Amino acid sequence: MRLTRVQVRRVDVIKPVKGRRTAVRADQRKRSLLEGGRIASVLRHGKRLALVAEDGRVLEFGLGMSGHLEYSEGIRGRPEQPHEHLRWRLEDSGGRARGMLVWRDPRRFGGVTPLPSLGDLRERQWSHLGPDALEVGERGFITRLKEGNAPIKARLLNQTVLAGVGNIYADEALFRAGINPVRKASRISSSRLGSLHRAVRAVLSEAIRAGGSSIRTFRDPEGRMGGFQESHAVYGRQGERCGQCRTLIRARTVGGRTTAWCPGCQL
DNA sequence: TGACACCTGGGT
DNA sequence: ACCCAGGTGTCA
Repeated sequence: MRLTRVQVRRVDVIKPVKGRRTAVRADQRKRSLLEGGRIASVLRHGKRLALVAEDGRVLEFGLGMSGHLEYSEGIRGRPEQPHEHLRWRLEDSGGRARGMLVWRDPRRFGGVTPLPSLGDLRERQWSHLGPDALEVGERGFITRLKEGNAPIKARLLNQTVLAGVGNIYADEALFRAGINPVRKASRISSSRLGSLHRAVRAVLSEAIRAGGSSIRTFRDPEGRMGGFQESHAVYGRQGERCGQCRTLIRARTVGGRTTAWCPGCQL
């Protein structure tokens, strides 16, 4: 399958490589968006994706909060929906249409960055990211979180410490591990941070299995919303009683983000 | 280290 | 009609 006929609906979703000021030149744009290329592999690290073409070109996707790729099969065009910023046609080797690939991002907090090679992706674009939250071992997790003296919640959200945990899952993991979000990470015992490591992995994999938490408007290609929000124990439940101890769930700002926790369960 | 900007649509 | 959430880059 080959990516062809890229349509750019909004140029400003194309972002420059980290550290640079200007995005690709207009005359290079379509080529940089992998036009004419075949996908050799798909990578993910934390909240970022990358498509690697057979010829080495790379296209990186920062998902932000609503960015996603939609793939649709079929030779007929795809009805255009709101906020489709980039569209590719997929062709088989005979040049026949086989479907569409679409970058859609209603909130536009995400972005797409073309890179000349995998080396540039790893050394420039992703070099500042911590290890992926689902891949880091317990040792590495504990060591990295303990550095500095920020609240544990802020450490979890910091993508240079650990890549892939966002606000919802940070709150849910801290609840499961019984850790108060404002506690200094450096002062939490390694065994409790070990519980947090297991909680992060459990929360993320359960959420993935359930199809995500979904911002209220998100629907998958079949029109379903993610099912994980029904399992939120604390996130968005401030003012309700904790399902475990009946204490009132509270909320405040930690690390610049709304944070919900149960004062009864999280010490 | 933190506040602010970016953007949209759902909730009020 | 207004407020707010989310992730991350930028500035003080």
